[in-house]
Amino acid sequence: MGPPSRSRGGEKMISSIAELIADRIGTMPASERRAAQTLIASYPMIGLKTVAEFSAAAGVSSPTILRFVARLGFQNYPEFQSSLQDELAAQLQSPAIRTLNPPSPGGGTASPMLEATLDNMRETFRHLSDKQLADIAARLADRRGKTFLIGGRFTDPLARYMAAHLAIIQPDVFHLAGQESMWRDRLIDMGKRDVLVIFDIRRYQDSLLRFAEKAHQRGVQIVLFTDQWLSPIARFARHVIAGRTAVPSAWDSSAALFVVAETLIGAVTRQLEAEGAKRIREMEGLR
Amino acid sequence: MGPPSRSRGGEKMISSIAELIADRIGTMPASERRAAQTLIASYPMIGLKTVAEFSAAAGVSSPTILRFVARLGFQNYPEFQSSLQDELAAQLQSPAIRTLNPPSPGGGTASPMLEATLDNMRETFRHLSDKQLADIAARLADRRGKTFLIGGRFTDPLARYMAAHLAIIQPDVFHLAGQESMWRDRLIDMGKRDVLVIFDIRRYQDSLLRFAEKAHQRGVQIVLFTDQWLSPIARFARHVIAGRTAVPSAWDSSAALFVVAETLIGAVTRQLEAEGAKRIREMEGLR
DNA sequence: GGAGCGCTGTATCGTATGTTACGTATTTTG
DNA sequence: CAAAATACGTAACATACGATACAGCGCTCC
Repeated sequence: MGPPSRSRGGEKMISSIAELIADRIGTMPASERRAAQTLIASYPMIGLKTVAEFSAAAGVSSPTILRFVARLGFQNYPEFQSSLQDELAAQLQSPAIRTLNPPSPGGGTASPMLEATLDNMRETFRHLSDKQLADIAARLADRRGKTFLIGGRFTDPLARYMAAHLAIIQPDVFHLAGQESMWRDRLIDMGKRDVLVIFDIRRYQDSLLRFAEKAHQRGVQIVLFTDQWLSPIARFARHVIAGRTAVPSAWDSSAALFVVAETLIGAVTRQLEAEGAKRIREMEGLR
Repeated sequence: MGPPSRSRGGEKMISSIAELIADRIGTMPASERRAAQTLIASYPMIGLKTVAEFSAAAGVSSPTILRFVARLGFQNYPEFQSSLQDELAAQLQSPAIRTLNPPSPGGGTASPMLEATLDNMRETFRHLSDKQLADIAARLADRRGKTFLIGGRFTDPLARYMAAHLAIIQPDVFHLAGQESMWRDRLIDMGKRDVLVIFDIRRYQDSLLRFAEKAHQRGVQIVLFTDQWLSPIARFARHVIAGRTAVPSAWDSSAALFVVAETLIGAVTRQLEAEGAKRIREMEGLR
């Protein structure tokens, strides 16, 4: 149906392919969604390469990539690439109104660490559509299922942080801690209506991958927080959040993912306002 | 003759294909120069299209385009295109000319949550001098004493996050978890040379205050991460980091404190470079 | 002014790339 | 639970693309 002709009269205003994808990613089959996520993660560069490279990066076959671009409304792959190029050209020409973030006025501290972190956040959110966030929030707010959270060596605190908040506004929120063998046993509690939130940035942990695969096989919906190179778990994830992690430090930064987590916490809370408020009041009463 | 390998030792520093062209355009024949000029005119978009389109735009033949890219030192046309793409990708990542997601029409931003968070960070760092950060980092890097970390209900994950990193680059780093009675017993291990890092934002927890007071009495140096209203623990703290927490959400944001923590982790790591690097290598070896 | 050299375009070739058809696996529906 | 529909990948296919050989032309230098 919808051709890529943008900005039609009564329709939604779509001004970039990224938005187009965000708009239709919900209607896509699993493999095409992986293609979409891969493209968004390193937008738009992967789309400028060959179909073979694109498909390899996404871990799907070439025809899937072609079906993906077809679903976006393009007649063929070259037409899709041209569109991406036009978009890029427009971006490069734009006057680059960079009034934001004053370049350290009055000889400010100019901490490169802070600057990099701020950029990471903007970049992370640039690749993250409001719709995608809303979808994930809706999923997390769905009270018919349970919510499990787990993280890797350095990211497990993020899982804890998120769990600490979510557990207050709704029941059935569990943070998976401790040994790998401990999580395993929890698998038996997980089913199709449940959500598993995984934090995994490189160096990606095999234990998490194994766990994610098993959960996926049980039909659990996986929400993955990872870095821009995408943990292999992305293969099993229903939703992928790719945060930027590069900072001038010996370590990678999880700050962008942290902010996304906070944003989601806020969105879920708003969604559960009615029940949530009551719950919170009750809890306060129990102090 | 010069290959496209950039930034060679004794040679001129060439960091982009545009510079490479400017450098060699003088040695080119007429037709190739037209190709060069055409590319520069709409840099780099034309170079991403096919040879045929490029040649048509420049008004020369296809072989001339190929000779042109060959003269720049590329083996073939695809290699030339890849180089352009890499350059573009780097430009898009760098904070140079980034157009934000939707150009925030009418000042209304897409994600007020993100904007508030970014503001919090700038504001937090504005009130935080480099010297203060350096002092704290030096204290944490001092290997004569032990480091303990603890947090409140929502901030304990931050303590964990920091502990996870610090524990790798130096020994004697302990995260205090579990019940209050558990920490108590650790007090006996703490002395004047030790550091206690506490995370406490409102609503401030009495248990933490009591613990901080006792530690203070034993001469422990306290580093306090709190919000702008300052936890009562500030009274006993040697160093206080006041992060902004206000966001349009039902919850307060700990993101600014998180970034300060990451900054400190980076600073401590740099300080312990020598020992740290060795430790990290050893640990990698133990895998 | 003639011979040699370099620059450029035309025409042809091989191949990498996008495309399509089809069979299997998976999910959905009655 | 059966049957239909959808999704996905393998493999064969056609084309369009980059690469190359070659001939014509202009220019320079004896």
